[in-house]
Amino acid sequence: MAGNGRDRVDIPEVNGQAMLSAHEALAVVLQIRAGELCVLLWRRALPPCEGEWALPGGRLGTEEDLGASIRRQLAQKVDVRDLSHLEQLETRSEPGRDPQRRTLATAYLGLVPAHIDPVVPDDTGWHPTVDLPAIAFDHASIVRSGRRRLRSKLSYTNVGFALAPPEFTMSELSGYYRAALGHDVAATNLRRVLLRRGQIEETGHSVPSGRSGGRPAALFRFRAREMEVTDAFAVLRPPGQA
Amino acid sequence: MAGNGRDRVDIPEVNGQAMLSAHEALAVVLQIRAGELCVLLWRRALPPCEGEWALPGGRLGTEEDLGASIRRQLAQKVDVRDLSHLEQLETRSEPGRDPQRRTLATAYLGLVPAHIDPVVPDDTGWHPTVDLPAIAFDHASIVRSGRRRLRSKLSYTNVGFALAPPEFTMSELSGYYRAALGHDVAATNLRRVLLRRGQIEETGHSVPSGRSGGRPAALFRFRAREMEVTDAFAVLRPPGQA
DNA sequence: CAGGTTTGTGCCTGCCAGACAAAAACCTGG
DNA sequence: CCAGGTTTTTGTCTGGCAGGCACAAACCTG
Repeated sequence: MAGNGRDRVDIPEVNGQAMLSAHEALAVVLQIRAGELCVLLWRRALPPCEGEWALPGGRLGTEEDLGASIRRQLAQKVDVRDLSHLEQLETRSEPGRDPQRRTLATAYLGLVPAHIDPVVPDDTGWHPTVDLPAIAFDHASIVRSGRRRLRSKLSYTNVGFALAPPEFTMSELSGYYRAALGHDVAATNLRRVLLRRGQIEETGHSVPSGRSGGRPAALFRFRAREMEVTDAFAVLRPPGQA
Repeated sequence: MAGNGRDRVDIPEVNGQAMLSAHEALAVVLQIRAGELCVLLWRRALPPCEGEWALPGGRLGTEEDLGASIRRQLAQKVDVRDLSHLEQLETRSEPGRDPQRRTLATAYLGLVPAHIDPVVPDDTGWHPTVDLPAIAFDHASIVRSGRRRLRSKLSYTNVGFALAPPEFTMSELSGYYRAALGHDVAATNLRRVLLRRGQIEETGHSVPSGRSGGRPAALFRFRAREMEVTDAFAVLRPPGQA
């Protein structure tokens, strides 16, 4: 416990190489498809876990950071331009998580708006997050972690913009929220909440409402296309801001 | 973009070793000291950045995960049993963040309750987060990131337990909140909010209030010593839970 | 016991979100 | 063209929560 200023040499290291480890970037790419929140999975072609479903991603390159790496690797699965949002999730480091070699993985959360249907390779597909197939490594728990992050952020940020197309009716939007949150969301309340928060605004246009008539729906858009935090839920505000 | 099932081999790698990188765990350890939110910094004894202040931490060992690693390394700075909370913050991976070699760093947020004064080595000290000294690498921005995380979580979780001693008066507690949040927090409101949320409860004891008389203050304690999320701010609740 | 100090309680206001009902706007079929 | 059905929009009501403030309670000192 005495500080001799040379603490770093105390760290166990078998040899110079033993301190090095493989590092990969993974992505939980989520999209609302047919009213369900789906995740992009890739069928592994190489061992370990050959043939099993896994999150897209792979080794970090020598001259890129993790964000650039996952964008590059996702480009092999979906058009990167389709990603409306990307944020770091967490880093998994359990020594046994990859049975073959020590591998650290930094997971990202990526979102694709609902109106896009990206071209994906044959070995890649979308799977509803309720009712996931068997998934390799610890990737299933990473998917749940990503879904949890999305669900919380839908409450206190404007991430909704990343799930919705540029213009949408309130019925459509409440459908996206319902799919992502896993429970009903009343369009009328959602409208008032998001309007008051200044997250969405009317475009002025409207569309005839569906098959069986009904009042035409007004079109809305998100005012920002970057994530912003709603302060409405910053309790314990500074005084004078009740 | 065609899926040939062998995507991983596309990843640039100079040679087998180039894909490997050094990985370290860092910790932003925060504590309220003398009414100020302080961070634990360590004066580096080795290059690069010899003699500069930096976050405590170091290389990941071969058989430990990041959480175990940062706990082990913090044991050289503060008694690990003093840590009331520890959570992963984020992973930094910019290629140039360490001028000497490619190093990834996963930062953790650690908290020490206010009543403890851990023994720290000579090369280690507490610094107010307002008015930080010059700090090596990207560690200054990591400190700000940790402080931001603490501030948000004080609003929608019970992390307060990790800043406060086992028993405290409301005046003391509002002092901790004020120091952490950076603005005044009225003890009377804090009391009502935390009581309603069920985060704190009265112990039944009380202490005579300070030097110049005054009504004796009731003692409170946090009901839980693990982090729990307040649902009071889950907007967009499931229906039937207004 | 009077005055000062600190803590605790009660009340008020304002804001926000969920539920519900009524109005508006449109379509289809007779 | 009108009646009935459908969907969206608007408005109202209610309940909960948080911040501000005033007053009461409890204690100390001189």
